[in-house]
Amino acid sequence: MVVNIGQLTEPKGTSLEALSGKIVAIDAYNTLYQFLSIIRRPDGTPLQDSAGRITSHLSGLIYRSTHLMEKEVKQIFVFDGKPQELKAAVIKARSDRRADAKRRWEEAKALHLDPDLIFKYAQASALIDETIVEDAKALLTYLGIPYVQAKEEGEAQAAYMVQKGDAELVASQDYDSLLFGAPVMIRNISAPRRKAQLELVAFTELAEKHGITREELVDIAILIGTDFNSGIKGIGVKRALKLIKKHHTIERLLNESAIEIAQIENYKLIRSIFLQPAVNESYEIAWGTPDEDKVKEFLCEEHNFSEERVSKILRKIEKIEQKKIAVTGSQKKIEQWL
DNA sequence: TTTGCACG
DNA sequence: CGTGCAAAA
Repeated sequence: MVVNIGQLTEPKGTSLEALSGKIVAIDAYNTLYQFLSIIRRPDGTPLQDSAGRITSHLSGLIYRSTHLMEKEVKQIFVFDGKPQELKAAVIKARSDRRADAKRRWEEAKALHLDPDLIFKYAQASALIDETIVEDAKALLTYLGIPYVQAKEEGEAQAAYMVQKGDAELVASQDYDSLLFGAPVMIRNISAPRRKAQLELVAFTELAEKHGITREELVDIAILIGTDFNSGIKGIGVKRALKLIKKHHTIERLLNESAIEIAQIENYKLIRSIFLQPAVNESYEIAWGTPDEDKVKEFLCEEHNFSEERVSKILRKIEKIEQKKIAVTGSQKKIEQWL
């Protein structure tokens, strides 16, 4: 899904250059899922090492992260914690959908159906398991990029970190972080060669455009449907916006209109999940120096990446590090004169 | 300099 | 997805 409030946003085009020096809290699951679903061979098979372990996410992560490092974007990856109990239905539905897609993928392959269709089913069967998360965390550690473990929802944790001033924006393809209170978020954080434009969404712009508060936005989301409820049949963004602008809260909407309370299950609880999310408050963020030997060992020896490719990446990393040293060096010189 | 394509 | 290389413009 996740929450379909994208239509309410007024995204502004931006660039990686504009993010230079900024600290970005990146939705790790969102990112890994993208890599896992997209980085595949033409028949839909993900990239794998000689032991058959999936490496698509490692390829995506190493290239994107070093690219962002080069642009001096400071990354913090935020991983989901334990899911809300209310999310069980969505988790089950996604798991069923994946299983179904996997079956269709095998079928379509055996029948030599349209390659695009085969690829589509393969993509829909992408799954993030524990190994994938652990491998991603290991690579981030070797690259000196910090990550934070969320208590529950990653987007809630990322939003909290921006509110606290530990990061400046949330990066995700989903808009949930706005509901969790992120003041600014970006979408499509990818290399400039891709045509999708980097979008910056500021909560205040959305709020001013529609004349609504965050509380009202959350109620709108609940009417449409979230990961925690299925929403009301026949109500989409437009109607939900109109209804909440008129009645302001779900309570008043229920009193003043014909909508049955039974149709909005658990809305008070869901509201509190968005407005007072459980977060991990005791995280530490520190950027370290990349450990080139570890990166090489992990990617080449453990996961059979080509030495040539990895060496090229390491050379890029070295260049970035040298540039950093040069900058701090000249800063010290300036300090001496002051 | 931009665009398309194959590769991992 | 991000990259390198080749072709096109």
